[in-house]
Amino acid sequence: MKIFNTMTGRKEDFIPIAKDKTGIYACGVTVYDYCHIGHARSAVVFDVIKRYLKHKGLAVKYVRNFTDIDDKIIRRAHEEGVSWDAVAKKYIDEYYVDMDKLGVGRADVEPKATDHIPEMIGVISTLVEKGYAYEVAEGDNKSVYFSVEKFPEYGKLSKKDLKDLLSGARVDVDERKKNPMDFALWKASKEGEPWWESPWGKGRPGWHIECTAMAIKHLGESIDIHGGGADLIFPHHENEIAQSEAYTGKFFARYWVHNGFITIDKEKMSKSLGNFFTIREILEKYDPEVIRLFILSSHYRSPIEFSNEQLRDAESSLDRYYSTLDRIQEFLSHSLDIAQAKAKKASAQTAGELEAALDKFNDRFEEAMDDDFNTAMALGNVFELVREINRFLDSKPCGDTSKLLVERAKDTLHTASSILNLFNRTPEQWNTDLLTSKRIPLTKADIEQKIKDRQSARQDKDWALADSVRKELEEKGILLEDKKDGTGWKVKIV
RNA sequence: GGCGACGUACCCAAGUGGCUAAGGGAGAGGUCUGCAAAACCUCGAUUCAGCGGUUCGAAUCCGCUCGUCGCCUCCA
Repeated sequence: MKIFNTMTGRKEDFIPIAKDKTGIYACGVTVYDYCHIGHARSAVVFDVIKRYLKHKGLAVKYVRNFTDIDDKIIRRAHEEGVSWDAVAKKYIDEYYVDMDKLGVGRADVEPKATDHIPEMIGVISTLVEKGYAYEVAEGDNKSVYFSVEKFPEYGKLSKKDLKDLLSGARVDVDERKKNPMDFALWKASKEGEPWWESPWGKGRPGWHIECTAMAIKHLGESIDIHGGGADLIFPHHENEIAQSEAYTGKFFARYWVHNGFITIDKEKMSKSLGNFFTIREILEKYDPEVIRLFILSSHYRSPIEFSNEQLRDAESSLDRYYSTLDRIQEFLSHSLDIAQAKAKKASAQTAGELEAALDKFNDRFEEAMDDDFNTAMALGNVFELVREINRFLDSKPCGDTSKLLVERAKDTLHTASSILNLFNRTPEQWNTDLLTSKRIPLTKADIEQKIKDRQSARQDKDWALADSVRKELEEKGILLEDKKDGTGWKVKIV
């Protein structure tokens, strides 16, 4: 299995530190607002990575943190007139609401920064003792900064040179720092801010130190995979490396994995540009699975352009998948009727082709996923198999051998689905859920009643009446499908 | 200014040295159907931003040009 490592800029063979098990640390979110689709991408990508590694037989310990103390949280609390921890709690709860819908599983450990203050203080104290960090008095309290010049490898992840950073620096020169690139490990408390007791008086942790303390506590001093959005490469991950490796004297993470951005009109979606969509805004119009498929339809490192067209494409793909699943179920649930069995045998050719496709599928799926988690390719394979299955079902198959073959196809799809955590509903659920997400003013019972009405019209050969029912439903977004033993319905994808 | 990424059909998107350049959506034609829908079949890039070079062979490697974007400040 190969993973692209930001540190080396290359795909590398994945070899975990310990045999048969692996640890992943992914930087989560700062909880001061609702999550946008960019947060969703990161969460979904690492969710799939975790699931795939488990599928490969590794015991995975996945750690994803919440940053629950930070300037933005404090500011938000002031704006809303509530306590900072109430803000954090609220948005952690909202995070779960969104992510649960998107099929993002819980991490094995979900540490919060404020639960690890003693650990952070421990790391910072050691860094001061070792001479990597220095204290600066601010009133009665002190701040602590990391001295980047003491860590010669500073810049190795983001490929930056300290000299270049300084010449191009847009940061305000801070008199208290020895070097403008030095960053805060511990911030002296200001009036009205939350604080904790420390060897430096009252204060609170800097942003980067929490990940060092929590990753080391929960995964050890050297970990296999550390990841997050590409915007964390600098300075966040660079700083984590500096402080962690200075602290332990060992390498911090073997593979650095970063997901690409979501763009709007080719521009990075970001809070400051205001060009972002929250997950729940999108969920007003689309089923959550649409978002998940949209994300996984591109390689995780590529930028994805966000648009309604893209979401509609993903929706159509899902509908295609569930339609096939429906055909599979229908085929399997019908007992074989003798007349049909006598009629003609399933084309041996299509059966052979489906069998061949199934034989190849698992290997091809894993090959794609083994190649730096290429979910776009893996999904391409899924839809190729879907077409093969449809072809086979079109050939009017019958007999136990056919059933076994279709059973096998169903199982094969199911295995792939569970790794991606997609396509897990029944076609019925998919369609009833679409009634809600598409805001169709009909219930399942309404539709079934209409189908009955139309059925009696059809029995009377009153085609005009039957067609008017079809038309009426279609105008509301419901398509009817006549099959040999009844009429089914589905939500029209426009 | 420094560093980096990307440019594949109408749209999205795989493919990074060699079998017919995956897959999805849209489109055209056909099969099926009371009419439909779904599904399937056929068609659709002699070509991978442009120009040079390396090679028996390149979308894939190298160079240049053009274009787009990102990081260098909080950011998934």
